[in-house]
Amino acid sequence: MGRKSDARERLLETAARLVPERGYHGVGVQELCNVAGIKPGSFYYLFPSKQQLVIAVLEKTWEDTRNYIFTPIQTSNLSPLEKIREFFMRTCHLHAHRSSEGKPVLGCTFAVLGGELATQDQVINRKVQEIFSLFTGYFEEWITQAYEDELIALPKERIPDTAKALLCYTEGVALIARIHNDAETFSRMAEGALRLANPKK
Amino acid sequence: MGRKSDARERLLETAARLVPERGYHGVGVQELCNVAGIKPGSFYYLFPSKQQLVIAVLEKTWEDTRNYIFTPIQTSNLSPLEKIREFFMRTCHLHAHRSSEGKPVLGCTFAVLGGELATQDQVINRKVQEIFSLFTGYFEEWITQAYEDELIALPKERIPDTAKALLCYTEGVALIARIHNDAETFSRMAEGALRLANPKK
Amino acid sequence: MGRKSDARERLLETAARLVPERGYHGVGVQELCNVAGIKPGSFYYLFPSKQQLVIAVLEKTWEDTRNYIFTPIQTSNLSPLEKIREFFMRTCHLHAHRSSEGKPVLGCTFAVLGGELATQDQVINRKVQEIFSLFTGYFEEWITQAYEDELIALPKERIPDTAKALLCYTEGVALIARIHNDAETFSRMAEGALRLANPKK
Amino acid sequence: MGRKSDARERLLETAARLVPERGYHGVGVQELCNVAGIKPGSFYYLFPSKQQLVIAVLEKTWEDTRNYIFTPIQTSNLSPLEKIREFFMRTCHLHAHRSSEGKPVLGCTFAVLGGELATQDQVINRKVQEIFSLFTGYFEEWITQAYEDELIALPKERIPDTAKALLCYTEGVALIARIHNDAETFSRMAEGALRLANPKK
DNA sequence: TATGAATGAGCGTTCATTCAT
DNA sequence: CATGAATGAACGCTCATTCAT
Repeated sequence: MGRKSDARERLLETAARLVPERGYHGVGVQELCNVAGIKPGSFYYLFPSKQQLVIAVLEKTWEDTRNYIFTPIQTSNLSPLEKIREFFMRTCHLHAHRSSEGKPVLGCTFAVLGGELATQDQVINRKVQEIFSLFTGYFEEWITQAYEDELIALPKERIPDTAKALLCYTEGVALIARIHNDAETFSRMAEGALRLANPKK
Repeated sequence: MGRKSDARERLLETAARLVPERGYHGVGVQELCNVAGIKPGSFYYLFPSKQQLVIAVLEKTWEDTRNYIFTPIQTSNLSPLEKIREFFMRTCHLHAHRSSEGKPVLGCTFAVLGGELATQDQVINRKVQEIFSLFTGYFEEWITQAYEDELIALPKERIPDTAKALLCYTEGVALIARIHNDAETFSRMAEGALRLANPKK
Repeated sequence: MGRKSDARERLLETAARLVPERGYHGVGVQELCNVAGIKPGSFYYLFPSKQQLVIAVLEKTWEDTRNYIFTPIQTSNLSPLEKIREFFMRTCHLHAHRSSEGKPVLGCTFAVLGGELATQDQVINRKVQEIFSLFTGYFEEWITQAYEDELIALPKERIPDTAKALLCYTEGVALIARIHNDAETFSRMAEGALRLANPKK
Repeated sequence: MGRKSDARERLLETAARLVPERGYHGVGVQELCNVAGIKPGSFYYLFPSKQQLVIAVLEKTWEDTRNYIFTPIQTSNLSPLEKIREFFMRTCHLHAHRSSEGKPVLGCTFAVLGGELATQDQVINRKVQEIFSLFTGYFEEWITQAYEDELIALPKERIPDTAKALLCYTEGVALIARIHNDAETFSRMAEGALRLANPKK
């Protein structure tokens, strides 16, 4: 039986750190190998291609997003609208923490890769769309709850578009935060997210 | 009064067409030269670097955006809130036209380049920030007008953040439109933009 | 008396299928392992090197050639000249069968590998020469018989060169059949083989 | 106006020397650059791909073959059958000359590349077929002349196949000469070529 | 003023092979 | 007995840029 090691994991973690920061074309396979401490020839034993490594990064990043942002919110007993605000606050917190360590604000990994590769890599693009639909799923759930609790003034049929608007706003905020390298953008923009749901009074 | 060669212009137009579609790293200098029909050696006679060509693309694109979107809205006699909706409608129209010709939906050139190069090229990043502040200027003007016309329920001091929220939303919508290659996103999301301004009743 | 694993045989069969089709450099060790369903580490347990696997392919292919072409001809009671024609006909039949299944015409495995590696791998080259001398042995036997039966107008001392000429012709026909992907070349060229032996009348 | 140099020619000459000797996969782009004394990045300025360089090698090699072998024979006043023999003698001479300098016997460049890439590169394969049809053209012309001069006992309709048989024999002889690294093969096999044409008496 | 020719560094990927287990 | 894991060198090719003319 062959040797065992955490090389694959190290490579994935390295990619999950460097790719969201610099984008797909901004990080080379060689650099990933150097940083992860694996030899260049080993990359393609561990992953079939750079594309597939990035797919794995997207999946891992989604797992983290779910675990550190969505699941805690889901299992809390916050009101639906408070959940939306909490989503922004948690995102802000994570970025502020990174930022305080001198690291640049990443914004949203999915948006960064989706935007960069929209016209160039359909496999990655589809994966990003898939993850965005998971975001929208949570948003729609919260808005539906708010609708049922009569917290918002919205016709029922507008709920899906409102969830999508929330996704757009979220990704826009993340993008602007990235470009301005300013983690506080998330907290300053949280209020706008609530207004998108058109709360009563 | 000799005729000026149009090589520089052809190159700029080519870049303004290809770079927003495929991003900074997605288009090479050589390809730009081939498509524009100029010789590779001439590139660096016309522009000091790829970076500076892209700066010129950003400036040209901003000119176009101002001429085809902002100025017509400014000189119209629409109400402030209608101006916001009109901004989305005009953007939608432009993208839908391109899309009907089989071209991919670009989203916002500034966001695409800003997001891709945020951590890699401070010159381009600063130019994008500069242009975004021009966007915000228009938005703030409209919202201020709406505030003065008592169309919106917003404390005066929230106007700047609301303008910024509008920018975030705008860029988020453009990004999602790009990723889903769906020009209609703009019109479907227009309503949300208005809600961000918290209109009365 | 434990069961022997058939991994070695599967690998050999896979190589005997892929290498003649695509040549030595056209098939990689990894692909051979994938197709044969063995693990890459096992390759070098089963064979000391890619070179030696190919040597085994050459030997196996020679066995097949002897069994399916030479031996049936030897044990037939055809006249010597008919044996030469039969050699082309059998070769044609084998290639036509493969071709009818949509597979490319291989020509002669020995010539393919000998030609490709003549200046690069002396071990394989020598093996090919060795097998060619077995071909020549059969040819010389048939021509000698024809000489003794007074079927051909050839001085006795020209027999070895004529046998070699037959080998050259055979390999040339196979090569052209491969390049033109045309199995019928063998049958159309059979007549020429006879003329090489200079039959009487 | 840019600098001028013979880099392209040097690269082509280097390739025309190394590729026939070691085959397509046997020579790398880097090595070609090193030997030709050009920098690795320049290769793709001079040729669009390795494949196209080899196409140029094939064309150049054909030019040489025509100039040093076919044209002198054509313009001689040898009899048709003597032309066939002369073809082998000239080929033998060229190879023997190379061989006497310690260089390996190449055989036929077209056959080497055609055989190696028959199933892998249709562009190169087609070029080889094209050149082979030029060979056949000369052969057919000679045989037709011999037929008209009543030098050979051959029905008229067998001329095309006989020309093709001559091509097969030629390429087979070249291949065996390569594999045995023996230039004399050409002269020893010349007689066989004549017999393929079935000369009278 | 304009450009044909060239460049070194780096791209993502594949190679035949090794070795601890 | 057999293999999962790994490797360094090389693969064909593209990059943004330079410079003599």
